[in-house]
Amino acid sequence: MTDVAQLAGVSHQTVSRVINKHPSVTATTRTRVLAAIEELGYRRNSAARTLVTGKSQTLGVVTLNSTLYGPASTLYGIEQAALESQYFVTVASLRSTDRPAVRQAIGRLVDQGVEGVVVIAPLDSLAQALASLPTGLPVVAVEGDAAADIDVVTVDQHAGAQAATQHLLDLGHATVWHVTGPGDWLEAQQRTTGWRATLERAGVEVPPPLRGDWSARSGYETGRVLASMPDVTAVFVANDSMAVGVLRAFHERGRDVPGDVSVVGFDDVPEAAYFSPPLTTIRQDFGEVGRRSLALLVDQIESGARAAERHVVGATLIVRDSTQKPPTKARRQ
Amino acid sequence: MTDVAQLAGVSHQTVSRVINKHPSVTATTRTRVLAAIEELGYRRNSAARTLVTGKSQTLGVVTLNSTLYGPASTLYGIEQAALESQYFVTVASLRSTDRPAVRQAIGRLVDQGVEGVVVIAPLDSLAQALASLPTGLPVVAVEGDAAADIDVVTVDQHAGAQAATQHLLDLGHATVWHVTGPGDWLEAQQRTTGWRATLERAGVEVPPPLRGDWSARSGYETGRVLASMPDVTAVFVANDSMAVGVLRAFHERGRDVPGDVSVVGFDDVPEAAYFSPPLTTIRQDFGEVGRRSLALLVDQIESGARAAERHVVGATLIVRDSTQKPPTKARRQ
DNA sequence: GACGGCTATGTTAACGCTCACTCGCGCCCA
DNA sequence: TGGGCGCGAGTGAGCGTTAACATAGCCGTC
Repeated sequence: MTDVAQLAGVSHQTVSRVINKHPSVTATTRTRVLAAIEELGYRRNSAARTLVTGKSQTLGVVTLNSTLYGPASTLYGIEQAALESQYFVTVASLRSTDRPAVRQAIGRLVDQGVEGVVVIAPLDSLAQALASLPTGLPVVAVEGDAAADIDVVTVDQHAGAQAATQHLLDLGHATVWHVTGPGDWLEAQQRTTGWRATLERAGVEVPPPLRGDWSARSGYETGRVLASMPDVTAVFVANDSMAVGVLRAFHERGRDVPGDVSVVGFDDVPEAAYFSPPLTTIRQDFGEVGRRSLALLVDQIESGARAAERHVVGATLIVRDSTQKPPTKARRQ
Repeated sequence: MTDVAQLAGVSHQTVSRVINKHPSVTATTRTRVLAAIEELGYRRNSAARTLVTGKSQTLGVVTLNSTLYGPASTLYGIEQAALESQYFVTVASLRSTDRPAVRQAIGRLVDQGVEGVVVIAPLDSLAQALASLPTGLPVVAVEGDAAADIDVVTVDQHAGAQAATQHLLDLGHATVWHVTGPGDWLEAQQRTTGWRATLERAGVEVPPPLRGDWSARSGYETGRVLASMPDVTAVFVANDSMAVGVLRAFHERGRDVPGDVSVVGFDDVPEAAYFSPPLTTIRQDFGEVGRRSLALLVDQIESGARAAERHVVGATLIVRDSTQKPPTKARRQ
């Protein structure tokens, strides 16, 4: 920077003013400085800038497993939005899901100087961990629990599960079975409660939910159990990956979907429309989740205060071929 | 830090020594300093540290679309490895795929102070862009072109494609059709050349490849074309997502897989074992790709020199139910 | 024509940390 | 017993930038 100043014949402060687009610089000096910058290939040192301003222009994202469709898509949405807002994004994956792990991950990010953190915290344990976070650090939780005084952006899992279940009931199914996600995932819990509430409101028997772990394998295993039960005509599976496994299990057992059994998934992964059969599912707008999270975080950073609001992004039922009326022999069984 | 020094009754330099685990500190003073740090909740300012050391402990990852299975998994692998190597990872997604976009993304990362960059650059255009990068910046390309003097970590696409094609030939298929990925993706190109080379070496007719874009939709569309051609008995699809679409198209047209047509995918996504039918595919170890990339990058940073080596990670054929001998009527047609 | 106020630029002092020295003390060996 | 050596600890400088203040020149106004 001193070199640039010398070459342009001005003081380093004038160079700084040019870089920061300060208005009080003559057009001629500005061009002179810019030319010098260009000639020397000068790039401002962000560490020094951060040191003196206290602003790192960096946000942190804590995520559990960025390989899953949901977190990956959310991360992508956040990153896209951050780019527009002139922020950098540094990611910190969690090794384990307990409280100290989250604190440590956030601690790492804070040490590195992030101005705020988005925590993709779909586990109830993580939601609790957020409650005990140092105040003053801007934080937004994605799919977290609203208990803490923290901004939360979440998809309307309950409504999604309800739409899925109601869709099956409306088709005439006596009841709807359910394959859940891992018990400590909030999304899994909410989808399950949405499913249960819908059944109860319809005055229909609530079958015991079968537990999966989001993987296609677990869907397959629970699907085999369901396939062996002849009175199962409708299944709401808590995500599309498990639904793949469920479809497979039914197919192997010769139970036709949707002829014998209807299946609804959750997520609407890009492949869902091409499963066999094309999967009726609930679409989540992860890009919107990412954008909203980032907008909230930037608001917090700029205003210095947490709003502690809950922002809900809608979930939409996408009807495809995996659902239809129950087989006649099964109706009003 | 001054406060900590005061509280512990030492100089700021001694505090610095404690933090950096310098050996020349008495156990008693160390504990005193640590107690003071604890009491004041002191955290070292990384910007100041970066300013004076010139090391930011941060690496950049440039990626095209972190939603796709491959890039997402690679990113995850890199992040996991970075955690162990005590580095932070900041990501920069590309908006477009042209040269200036890459330069800009890398420029952003450099401005922010990254010590090195991993570019997940599966496009030939990006590979070229890397060639014109400022030397001195440690760079590793994932799935890039080895033309530039840059370290490259890549999956053995050619061998994978060959294994897939040969597997189908070995089963007795007269030839193997191919659904490729986008023409500007190196992986797509390499899989296509691997496929073609295998057919040619076998002295078998090489059908025109059909172009997809990695999406299940495009697989479905090309699948419909293939399904209408009765002499197609074997298809090598360049990724699993498209394979889903292809399977769907065959199913709709009543062409049984694997009875009438065998299909091989590429990637081995976690769901592949549960498609209908379970998909024979080529497994890529993206975690290994991420780890290797990071190790190479760290080496460059520490040694200060590019090795310009090409590291190839293997690809493994996973045989499942989507492939079998061709229907008898089709053999030696 | 003097003075207030505005504009363009320069000067100085941090920001929080590490590095290169310096210093004092105890210990070993000649 | 003295000189040197090594170890624990302190002092001062400087990393590159911006903020705050200082300065000089210019314009307009009464």
